[in-house]
Amino acid sequence: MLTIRDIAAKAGVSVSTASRALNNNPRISQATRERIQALADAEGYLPNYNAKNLTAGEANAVGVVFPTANHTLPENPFYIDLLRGINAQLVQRQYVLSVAISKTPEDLLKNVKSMVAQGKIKRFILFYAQADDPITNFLRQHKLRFVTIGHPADHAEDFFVDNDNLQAGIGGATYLLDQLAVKHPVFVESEHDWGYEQQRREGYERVTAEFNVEPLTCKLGELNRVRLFIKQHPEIDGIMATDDYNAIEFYRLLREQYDISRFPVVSFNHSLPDGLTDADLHSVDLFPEKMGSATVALLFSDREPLESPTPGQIKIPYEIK
Amino acid sequence: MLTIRDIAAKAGVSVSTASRALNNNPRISQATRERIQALADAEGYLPNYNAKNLTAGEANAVGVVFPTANHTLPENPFYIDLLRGINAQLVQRQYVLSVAISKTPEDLLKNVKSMVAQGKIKRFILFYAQADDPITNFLRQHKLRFVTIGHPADHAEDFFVDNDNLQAGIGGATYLLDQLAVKHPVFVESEHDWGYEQQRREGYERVTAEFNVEPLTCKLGELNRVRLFIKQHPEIDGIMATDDYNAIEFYRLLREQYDISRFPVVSFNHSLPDGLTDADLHSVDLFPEKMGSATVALLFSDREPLESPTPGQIKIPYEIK
DNA sequence: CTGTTAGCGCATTCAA
DNA sequence: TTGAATGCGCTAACAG
Repeated sequence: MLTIRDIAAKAGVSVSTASRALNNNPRISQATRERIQALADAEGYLPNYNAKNLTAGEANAVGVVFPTANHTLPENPFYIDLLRGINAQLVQRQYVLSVAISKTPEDLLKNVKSMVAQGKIKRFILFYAQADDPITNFLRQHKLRFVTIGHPADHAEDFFVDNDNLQAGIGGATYLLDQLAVKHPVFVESEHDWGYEQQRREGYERVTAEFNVEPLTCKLGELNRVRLFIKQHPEIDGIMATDDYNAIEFYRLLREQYDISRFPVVSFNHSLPDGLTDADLHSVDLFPEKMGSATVALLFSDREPLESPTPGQIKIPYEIK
Repeated sequence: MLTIRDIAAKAGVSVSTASRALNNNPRISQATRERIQALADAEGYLPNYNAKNLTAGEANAVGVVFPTANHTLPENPFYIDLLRGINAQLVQRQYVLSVAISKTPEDLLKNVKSMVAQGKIKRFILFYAQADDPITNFLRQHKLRFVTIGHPADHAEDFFVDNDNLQAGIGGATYLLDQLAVKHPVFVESEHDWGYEQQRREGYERVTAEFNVEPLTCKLGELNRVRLFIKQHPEIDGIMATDDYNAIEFYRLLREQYDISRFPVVSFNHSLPDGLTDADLHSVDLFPEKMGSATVALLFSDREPLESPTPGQIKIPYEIK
């Protein structure tokens, strides 16, 4: 294995000079810096992270924390895209993506603690934002840097990246009413009252007010209740759902009672293959990969100043497809 | 931070003795070993991975390689469960899970190379099995240990973990014909000819032969072709599909032409929430978490002998729910 | 601007 | 069985 000593020897300089050159330390002449970098490049020298981390007292790794099983389901496809966006940025910074994922909160906390204590990981990304969370409590307490995906429920000072769900709700509803010419759109949400659902609903309600149409919301759950709801609202001629699953489920129940075709639906976060429904499915794309990139930008904003207007948070725009 | 020197000092022994005690080195007395371990435990000592890795010349990390975007879609939910199973095992071994995920094969290879060269990672898990793959070529060439999820297309000597897709196909088909009393089951697969689909189909065909029913296969794809297929086969009274997506899509097309209810369907890998279809959906559970665990067992089988009958491969059983 | 020296935390050689 | 000394690869303090 090629070490920095080898490079120093071949360049005829001391090890510390080589180190300085390779790390762009200002205390070195432009000439030798370039000469040594070129040499290292030519020889294919690559630094040993473990050694670097040992001296730095900090690992070149970011811990990505997945939620425990209970609230994972609807988000799965999103996670993979997030990982892509995150890793693309980490690679550029010579960082590595380490995952913490466990079934119970206790195990998860252990996992994170070990990353901190043994692995010297000092930066984390959380794939959830939950009030009164042991992980975030731990990270805050140890003054470690972290960014959550989604708006933190408590602790307004936490850094986070989120979709601009209100705007996306407005955009989706406008598209439904304007482009798709729907007169009686129903807003369909899960039974979980997720924060993003509330924000998208708020957007929907603002638009219906503006268009002078009656807002109508259906929370999924017990099937017969939903069926009754549908029976009572035969006027419905379009759906805005908080995600593809909810869209498809509601549409299916609608089809039970009415024989419709090419029914306009706007949903978020296109996460399912086409072919699962014959609805006219449009989607508000929330750019999970961009979210991932933005997360990393925020995570390193102590080193690389950010041009975000609101320090500590980034909102990702949307696009309708 | 508490180091091994601190422990040695408090125990009144030298650093090397402390090191040996903590690593269960045989060259130490049972008594001092236990005494020092108890002390370290009480003091809350935790070793610094970077230092350990530096001396060991190898990182306590396993690289998990995701496929590039083109063949990711149908597997997403599966990946998360795999990660859970893998990480549970890694934590036990004091290992960390590092992810390589990129959009292009070139970037992915760079990612992996950096893990090897700079990160000193020597063990990998691949979330795919593909013939003529640059990543596996690289790993083989450098004699690094890796296990693939899924049967390797070439290189029969590679280690892998897979579902017992043939048996699962037999089990699913038997369930459909026997328990669900279906007389004319259709086998539905994607247009991709994945290896696991072929194996499940083989299972299906064996069972139909045994039950003396005509095997019937439909490959999804162009909608009107599938519609025609359905029209030509009004006898179909049950579906066996290679995954939930295919099951729901085919069932939807079937519903276009026939007004049926409580239609029996057997699928694999239950990956979608209920409520997306009104079919009577049964699922062959393939235990992705167990797969993850088994992968790690195989990855470390050089250190921890395995009781698997077939060295280098593990097949995960199934269960119908 | 560059070189010498020391040290990060740990495992391991060599002596005792 | 234990201890002292050395080195893993790299960075940084201190000299020059």
